[in-house]
Amino acid sequence: MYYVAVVDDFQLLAQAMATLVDSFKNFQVCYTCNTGKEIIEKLDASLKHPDIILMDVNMPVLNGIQATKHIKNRYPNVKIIAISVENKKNDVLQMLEAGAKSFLLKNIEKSTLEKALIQTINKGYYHTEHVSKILVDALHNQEKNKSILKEREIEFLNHACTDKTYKEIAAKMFLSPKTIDGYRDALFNKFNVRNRIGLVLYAIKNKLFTP
Amino acid sequence: MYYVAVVDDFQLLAQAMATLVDSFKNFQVCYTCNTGKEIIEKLDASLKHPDIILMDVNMPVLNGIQATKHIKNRYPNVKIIAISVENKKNDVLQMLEAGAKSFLLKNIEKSTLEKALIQTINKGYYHTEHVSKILVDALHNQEKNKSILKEREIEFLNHACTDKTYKEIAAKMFLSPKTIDGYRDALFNKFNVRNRIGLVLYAIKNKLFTP
DNA sequence: GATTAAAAGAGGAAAAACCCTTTTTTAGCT
DNA sequence: AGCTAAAAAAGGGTTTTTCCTCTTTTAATC
Repeated sequence: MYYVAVVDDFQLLAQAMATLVDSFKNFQVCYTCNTGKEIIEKLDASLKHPDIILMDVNMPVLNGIQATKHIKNRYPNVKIIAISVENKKNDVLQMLEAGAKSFLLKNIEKSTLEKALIQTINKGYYHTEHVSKILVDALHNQEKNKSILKEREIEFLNHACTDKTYKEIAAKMFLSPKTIDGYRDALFNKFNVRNRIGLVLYAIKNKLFTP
Repeated sequence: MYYVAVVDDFQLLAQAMATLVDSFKNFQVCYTCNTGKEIIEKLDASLKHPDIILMDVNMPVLNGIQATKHIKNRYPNVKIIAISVENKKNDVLQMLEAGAKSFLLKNIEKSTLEKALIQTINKGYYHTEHVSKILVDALHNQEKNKSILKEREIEFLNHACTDKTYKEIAAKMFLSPKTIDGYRDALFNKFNVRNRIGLVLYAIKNKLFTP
């Protein structure tokens, strides 16, 4: 019997997933949490750990990426399956880099979830075609170091994909407009675009931002 | 006892909602579907219809908006509660215009869902503050008649959705940059946006341009 | 041919965006 | 404490965008 923990801020979904996992042969849910902070506290508090954690990527307080890094660092044997609503390229890459073994989209079917659990136990990973494609793309662009953006760059990018002026973005991010200039130039460089329209279109095309 | 149908492409969530609804006094789920097409087929096939349909907005095959229009047309007595992950202004408006009685965000709590069901039966609608605000805004902008674009405006819009400068667009369209200024201002006005980023995002959201 | 509405274009000014280089601040490390 | 790299900020100049108002051109109509 393998033990599974479910971490998702969307309570209804966390419970639904837990029920589903319990219905699988050889798998049982030991607990569910609603934030990254919570799962870390749970792990720290007990000696027995789950074999697999089903971890949502987008959560308040401590998100899936940060939580995964932390857990992988302290409990390397616990396998983590990342779950996300949106298939944003950056989320996938960051999550896998943080140490997640598998990446699932949230609108999975029952059988897919079971397959992912079994294969994560046996082979150590489970990837859908879509995730594989992202990985290949990322490798291809590796030398340009385009793929992985820093926390603050992502934050800026999301602001840039609105009608805000740079001055307004600076205020939102509590930074000087001159610093924003820097972020913009860095992304122009990484994405090889020449103005903000190009930036926005690149972000949308590469699923870094969803309108 | 009121009967409820749940329509959501995300099977797990559909089931979870169904379980939740079944736990409410006076409410019972008659069936769940995974696409708009499916619910319509179900309705057409039987003589007894649910009192309320919990309808996801974003679904493949036939989305919530299209399905709602269709159902409202053929079965005007069936009340529809729209459910969406994102609170996009356009989704809200289109869904309500299509005939949905209520609009909920997906990360609702148990009690909110029950309240929405009860109030939809009794008062005929249920709106959160957020949705009300969107409605008021929309009414305010109604007279501006944004809808119909001219040939040349569409052509300009497509150029505007690239990284070209206005000067370059002018050259492509064999017009003076000053004329381009005019097209831009006209669209800013029609779409009620304040800069080119807003224009591009509006175009993409409203499927006037596909990246 | 005169009338009229729409399309095209002009002038000018202020704001925002872009593009360099250079300096200061912050944070991690031995 | 001192070193170092990254992040933040500044300086300063050019270009582009935005926002007015106003004029000319075009094309269709009576």
